[in-house]
Amino acid sequence: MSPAATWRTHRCGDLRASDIGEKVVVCGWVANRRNHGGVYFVDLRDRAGILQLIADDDATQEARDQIGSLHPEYVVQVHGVVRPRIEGQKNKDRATGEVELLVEKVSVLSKSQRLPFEIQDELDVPEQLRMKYRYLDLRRRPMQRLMELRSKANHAVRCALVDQGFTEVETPMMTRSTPEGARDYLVPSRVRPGTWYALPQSPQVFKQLCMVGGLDRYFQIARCMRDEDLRADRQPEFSQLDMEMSFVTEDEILAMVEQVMASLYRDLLDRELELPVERMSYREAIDRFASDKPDLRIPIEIVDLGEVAGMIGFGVYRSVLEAGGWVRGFRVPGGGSLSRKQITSLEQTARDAGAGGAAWCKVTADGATGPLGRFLGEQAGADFIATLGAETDDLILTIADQPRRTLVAVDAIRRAAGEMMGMVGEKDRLVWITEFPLFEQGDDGEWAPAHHPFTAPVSEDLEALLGGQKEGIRSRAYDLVLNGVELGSGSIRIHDRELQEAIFASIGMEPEEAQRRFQHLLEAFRYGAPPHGGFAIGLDRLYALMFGADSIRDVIAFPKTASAACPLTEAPAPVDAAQLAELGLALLKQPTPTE
RNA sequence: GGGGGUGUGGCGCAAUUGGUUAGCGUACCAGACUGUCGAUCUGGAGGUUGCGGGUUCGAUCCCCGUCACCCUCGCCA
Repeated sequence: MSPAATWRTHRCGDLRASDIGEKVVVCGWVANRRNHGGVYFVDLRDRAGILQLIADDDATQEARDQIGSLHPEYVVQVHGVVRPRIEGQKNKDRATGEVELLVEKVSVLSKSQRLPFEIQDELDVPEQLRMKYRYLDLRRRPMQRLMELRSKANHAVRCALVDQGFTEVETPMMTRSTPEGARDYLVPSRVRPGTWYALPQSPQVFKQLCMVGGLDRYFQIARCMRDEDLRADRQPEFSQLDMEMSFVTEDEILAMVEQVMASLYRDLLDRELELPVERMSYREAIDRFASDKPDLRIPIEIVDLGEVAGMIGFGVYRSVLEAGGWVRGFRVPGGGSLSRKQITSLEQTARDAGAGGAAWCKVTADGATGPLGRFLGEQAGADFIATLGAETDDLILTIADQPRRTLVAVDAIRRAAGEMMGMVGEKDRLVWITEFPLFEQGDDGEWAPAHHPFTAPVSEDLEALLGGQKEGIRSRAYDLVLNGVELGSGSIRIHDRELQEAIFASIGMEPEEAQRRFQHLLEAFRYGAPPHGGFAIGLDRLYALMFGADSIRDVIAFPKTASAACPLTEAPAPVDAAQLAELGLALLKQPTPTE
C-alpha cells in the first residue's frame, strides 16, 4: 500500500450534523457490520467514537463490494460524503447518530484474524486473556477512558507541583540494594561480575540527596519495584507520586499534598475538596477507631470498656482483664434490627481476625438480650451500657482479648457492622493520621523502626528516646487515608548526622553496619543537609479509586498477574546460557516448564 | 510459604447416581434479505473436558499429584 498524502481528514467519532455535505476521509477499525442485501452498514471505530458507514443504492457497485468484504477489526481508510440519516433512523445513543458516511472508496490498511474476545464495553472473559491480548483490551472504550484519565491525572499533578516551584527529577532505576524493607529485584552487573544493582523500592535516599543538593522542592512520578507476594491492590511494579521539600514543617507538607489532591479532584472529578483535611493523631485513631487507617464514612466509634467490663460478672471479661488484656466495643445504632444470622457472621468476622469471638447484646425496652444480656441487669450493667452510650434498639458488640488482637478484631467488626447496616456514607472521607510511633514491637518482642530509619522523632520525645525508651516514642510521620485505604505516607526526616547515628544505635545497628548500608546518605549529611521532609502517594491505588476501576490492574496499561508474570510477553522467562555466562552466573535451579 | 475458589469449542455456560455421537448461547464463516445500529433468517465449521497418573467394563463426573489464574493470611521498613 503506497503512503497516502493524508491518512484522514476527521476522526470517526467527531463527525456531526454540521459536517453534512463534507467529503471526508476517516480511518478506523471495523466494529460491526450489518447487511440488508442491497444496503450495507459498517460501524467504524476510532478513539473518538463510532461512525456508521453506509453503502446503498447511492453508492457505486465497487464501493458496495468493498464494504461487503470487510471483517471484524480490519483497519480501513474510507473516503466518503457525510450525509444526514433519514428521518426515524437517527441514533440518539451515539454522538455521531445524526449522520452517516456514504462510502465512495474503502482501502483495507490491515486485516485481522478472528479475535480471542469481542471488542465491546461490557466484557466477561478471564482477566488473564485480557492481559495476554492487552492491545485488544485497550481498544475497548472503558479501557481507553481509564488510560486517558490516568494521563490527565498525571498531567494535573505535574501542573500543580510545577506551579508550586517543584522540580521534577528522574532518579536511577539501577541503584544499590538496601537490606531493609521489601525484597529487591536485582540486576546483575556484566562489568563487575558478582555485583548487582537493585531496582528501587522507592526513590527515598535519592530524594533526600536532592534536598542536600539544594533543589529545595523535588517531585517525581516514580516507578517502584518490590519483590513481594501480590494482592488485589498491589503490583510488583507500581507508580508513586514522590515529593520532598526543604525548610518545611509538617503543616506545609500536608498543605502541599492537600493542594495536589484538590487539583486532582477538581480536574478529574470536577469536585471541590473540602480543605483542610481532618487530622487525627495515631493515638486518637487507635482509641476511636481501632485502626491507623480508619474509614470515617462509618459513624461508629470504639469505646474502652476496661473500667466497666470487669464489674458485670462476665467471666471472659474478668479473665482477659486480669491477664492484662483489653475489652473494647461499640454500639451499632439501630443494630437491634440485625438478625441472628447476621450477628453470627459478625462473630465469625471477629474469629477470622484472630479473636476468640465477639460478645454482644441487643438493648431493648425490657433490658438487654443476647449472650451479654443476663450480665447487664444490675447497676454495673447500667454503667456498662451508659459507657457505650447505647440506647434502645441498639446492638452492642465487644471484643475481649490481648491488646493487639482486640484492636484487629474490633476494627474488623466495626467495618463489617457498618457495611451491614448500610452506614457507609457516599461522601469521600480523607483524614491525616499523624504522630505514628517511631518504633513498633515485632512478634519476637524486638523493637524496630515502624517507618524507615530516617524518620525524625517528635522533639518532646527526643530526650526519652536518647535515654533508651522505645515504647510510645512518637515520630513526625503521617499517612493520608481515604475511606479506610492508605493512599500514602511521609515524614519529616532526620537531617542531623548525630541524631541519625543515635537512631541507628537505638535500633541495635552497629555504627559500622550503618556506615556500610547508608554510607552515601550519612556522608551527604556531613556537607550541610537542610531540614527536610516529604511524602509519597501510591498512584495506582488512588487512580483506581478515583476512576471507579474494578481493580488497580485496570488503570495500568500492561499489568502483571498475582505471580508477577506478564501474560503478554511471558516475562519472566529463561535467558540463553551465553547471556548468563557473560554475567558470570550459573543456575542452581532450572526453571520449571509450565503446563 | 499457608488457606480457599476456578479450570469443558474463541468466549459465557450445561451435561441425571460414573453410562448413547459432550449439548446450549454467543462470536466466527457462508448464503438470503434495501434502513440496520445487540439486525434478522437458514446453513456450516469449531472439543487432547488445564496437564499427568490412578480406580473402573466405562471418567467431564471419583481419588492422588501438578500447572495456571483469582481471592486471602504471612509478607510488603
